[in-house]
Amino acid sequence: MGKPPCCDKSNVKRGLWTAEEDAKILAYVSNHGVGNWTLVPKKAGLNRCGKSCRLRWTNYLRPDLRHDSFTPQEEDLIIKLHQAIGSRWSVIAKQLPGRTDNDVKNYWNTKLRKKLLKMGIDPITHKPFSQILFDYGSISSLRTTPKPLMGPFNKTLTPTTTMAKTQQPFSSGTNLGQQFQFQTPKKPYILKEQPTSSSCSSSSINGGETVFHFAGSSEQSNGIEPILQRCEGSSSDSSFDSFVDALLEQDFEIKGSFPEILDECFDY
DNA sequence: AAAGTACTCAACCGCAACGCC
DNA sequence: TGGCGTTGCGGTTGAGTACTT
Repeated sequence: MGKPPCCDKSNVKRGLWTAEEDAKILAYVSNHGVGNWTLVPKKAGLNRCGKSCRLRWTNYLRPDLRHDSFTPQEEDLIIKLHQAIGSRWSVIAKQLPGRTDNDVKNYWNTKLRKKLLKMGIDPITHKPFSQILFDYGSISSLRTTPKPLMGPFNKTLTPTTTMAKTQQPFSSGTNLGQQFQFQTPKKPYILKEQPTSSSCSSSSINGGETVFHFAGSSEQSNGIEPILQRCEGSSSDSSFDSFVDALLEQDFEIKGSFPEILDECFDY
């Protein structure tokens, strides 16, 4: 038997919220606070699923949310954080006051991903496509035995006949983008802890608890150039016996680098 | 002006984690 | 310790809007 639905979908309203429904949620939260969303529809007089109410509150109605467009600084930060930790939108959103994970995710998918593609940068690995192809060529030439590509930093190029609708990574001069899609693990890179030297630009995020440190100058390549130090080099002198070993090592290093943010994210 | 296409983003879905009993 | 309800999260969908032909 499957998991029962969170509510009876046939009896609850779905789709866009009306101003009246918003007002009910706001009134309820201002009177009772946030908690136990499954009871909210009944208590607030809404014919909605509790989950839907929670989503409406967290993504739209919360008073601390910003509804203006993303600033260039926020853009830059999203790109950097995505490069560092991948598509963990909630973690990224926590570094952007007033933004939700949904906001960040949508902005990435509609704007930033395309922006990187236009610049010839793979939005998954944040590497220039030319480098990816070069790396792949190097890896292929090194593979004397038909060993499967494994490990957190490897990329698998899979011949495919169809690219995602908007994925046209090669801006000019090649049609390789139509021949391959890039498949990478969700956590492709390891961040190295940045010494608090002049070579590091400290991105003050959130005015608060957690601050990411980025290496290099923010001026380079419009700030889009991969800036974070990666561990590809550092792991090259230790041969991993297995994918799991590599993940565990990665986990250890990330935890050391960003204990406040990532502490709960890498338990395998 | 109308039709077709592309884009945006709010909302939904399903799964995993969490917390309580 | 396992069951169950709730919450959090990332991926996906689709209605509304903007743009192009």
